[in-house]
Amino acid sequence: MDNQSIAKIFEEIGNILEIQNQNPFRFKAYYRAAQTIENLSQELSEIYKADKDGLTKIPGIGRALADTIIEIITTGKSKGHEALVKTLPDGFLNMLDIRGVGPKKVKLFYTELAVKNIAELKKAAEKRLLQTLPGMGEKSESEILAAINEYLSTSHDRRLLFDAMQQADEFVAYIKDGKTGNLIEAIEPCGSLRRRAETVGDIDILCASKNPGKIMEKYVSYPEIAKILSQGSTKSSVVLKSGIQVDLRVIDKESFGAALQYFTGSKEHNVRTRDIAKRKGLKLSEYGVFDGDKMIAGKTEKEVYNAIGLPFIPPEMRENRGEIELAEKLGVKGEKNMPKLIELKDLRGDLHVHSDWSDASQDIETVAMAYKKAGFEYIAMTDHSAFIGITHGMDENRIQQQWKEIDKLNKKLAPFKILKGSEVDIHKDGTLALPDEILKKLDIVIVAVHSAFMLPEAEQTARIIKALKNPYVTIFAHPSGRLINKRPAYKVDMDAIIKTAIENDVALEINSSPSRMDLQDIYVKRAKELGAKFAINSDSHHSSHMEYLKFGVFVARRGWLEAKNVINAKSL
DNA sequence: GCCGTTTTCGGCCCGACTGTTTTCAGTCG
Ligand SMILES: Nc1nc2c(ncn2[C@H]2C[C@H](O)[C@@H](COP(=O)(O)OP(=O)(O)OP(=O)(O)O)O2)c(=O)[nH]1
Ligand SMILES: [Mg+2]
Ligand SMILES: [Mg+2]
Ligand SMILES: [Zn+2]
Repeated sequence: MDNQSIAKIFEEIGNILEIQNQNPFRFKAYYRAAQTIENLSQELSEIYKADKDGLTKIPGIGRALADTIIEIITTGKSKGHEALVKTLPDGFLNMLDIRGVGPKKVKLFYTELAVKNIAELKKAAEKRLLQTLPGMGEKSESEILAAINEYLSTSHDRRLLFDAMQQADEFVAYIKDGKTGNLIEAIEPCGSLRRRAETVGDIDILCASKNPGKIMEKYVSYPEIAKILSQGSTKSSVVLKSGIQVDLRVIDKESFGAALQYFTGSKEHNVRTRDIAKRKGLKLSEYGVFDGDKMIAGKTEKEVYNAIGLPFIPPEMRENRGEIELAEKLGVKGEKNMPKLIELKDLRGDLHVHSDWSDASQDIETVAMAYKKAGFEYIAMTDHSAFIGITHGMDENRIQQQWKEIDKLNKKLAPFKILKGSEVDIHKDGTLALPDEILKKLDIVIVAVHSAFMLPEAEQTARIIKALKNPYVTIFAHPSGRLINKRPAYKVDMDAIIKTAIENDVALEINSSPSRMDLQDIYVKRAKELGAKFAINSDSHHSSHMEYLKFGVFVARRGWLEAKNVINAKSL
């Protein structure tokens, strides 16, 4: 049983305990564990196998939850979970996904109207039965019906960071435009978008202004709006025609730092920081840090962190994945010892670039000139090796022809350098699509999986490990193979692959393509801890794709990488 | 259910908006 399935079980237990109106701290413990497990970089089964007491060392997992995990690992299920699930009809918990419907309401609908799932809830709303219930009325009933219809007609996928950032930019441009522009003292997208998570659930925008009323007015007349969910004096929420929700918070300039800290999250990070403040006899909210009635910080984020005894923590690290412990250990004075996260300007080259020699549209010179002009020092030309499914894959002859072309261009473009490379397929049996005689003459040998995604975990892992052991391999590209919202990662023992890469001096790629962002942040962080090195590559099939590199840098920062961990942050 | 540089017991983040309410519960951020 993998981590995601175990996390789901804990989430369900939490939901059911909450519906049963149990102790809030008890069901929150299940939610917290689910969240932690979802973001773990090692499989629970492996952690347990390596150390029988390993599970309880995970924060938020104590004796009881560890025993449940062990039961699931060894028997494939949890009796306690199954007993709880049996108390409710199939599909019951899905009702919680309807906006405005929570644990109290599903319980009410079930006990009073025997409503068992979303379809029955819809029927009950259409028959005007909901408004007869205590605490319900016409308005809340029609809101629920509208939310159900929206739920049934739209996708529930989280958005790619790339798409969300574009929509956020468009919205910010709109709100800054015209007369309201002068009323805006600061504006910043927050939430998961500011933390640069690979997908985001909604767009959260923070705005500083002395005139929130005017801002809100302009906000709710944004032409892209499909529905206004709520509109207050400091906070409003809407759904855009594109289906994404936008939350806008308007706050006084004096509180902007505290509000940034709040609205950037993550929620788990906020709970921790607020708890720290509380232990120090202070209170932290989006309005500031307070000592009794006295506001002692709030204008900037740094001020807020320092006021509660912590160094500034970069947004990408705020996931409660160890940054709080590190920050507490270092203290305000230790700020210089926080990781100096890599930045886009640290990148000197791009080690994964395609041309019209294989499946891209531009010739080598055009691509190289574009990189040179953008200030890069080098690229590696890594067209695909010949392989089924790849258009114009390169055989040994064409590779050698390409070298002549590269030599010619290197004379012309010096000191800019084009490295000779290839993106070599890993065959199903772990052998490579090009012979060693060619590989050893290449500057950069990227290997990657482009076929047989469905192999069983052990076989897939062995296949990749065999490839990484080839002495000429330099980079393992897009290590998980997932395409966000399109194709799941193939099944592998990622820890074993990371260790093999380290032993064989192979860099792990952080592929910057917005729908890949692969290796994922959690594994980047784990691999860094184990001592891996990385390459942040665009995998560009057009020179304009060099823009993608910033998404690779986002992933790297979320994995706490510094420039020294990244091979293409070095000059040749 | 978890956890410990105030604690092994008694805490567990803090606030906005809505609808239905005559003072606030529920949901959400
Ligand atoms: N203190 C506190 N802050 C919260 C809570 N829920 C949300 N926030 C803050 C932190 C979040 O990053 C921010 C925006 O909320 P969202 O629900 O949009 O979450 P976020 O953007 O992190 O993730 P998302 O991709 O939207 O699912 O609001 C909470 O329960 N307590
Ligand atoms: Mg959000
Ligand atoms: Mg939000
Ligand atoms: Zn490629």
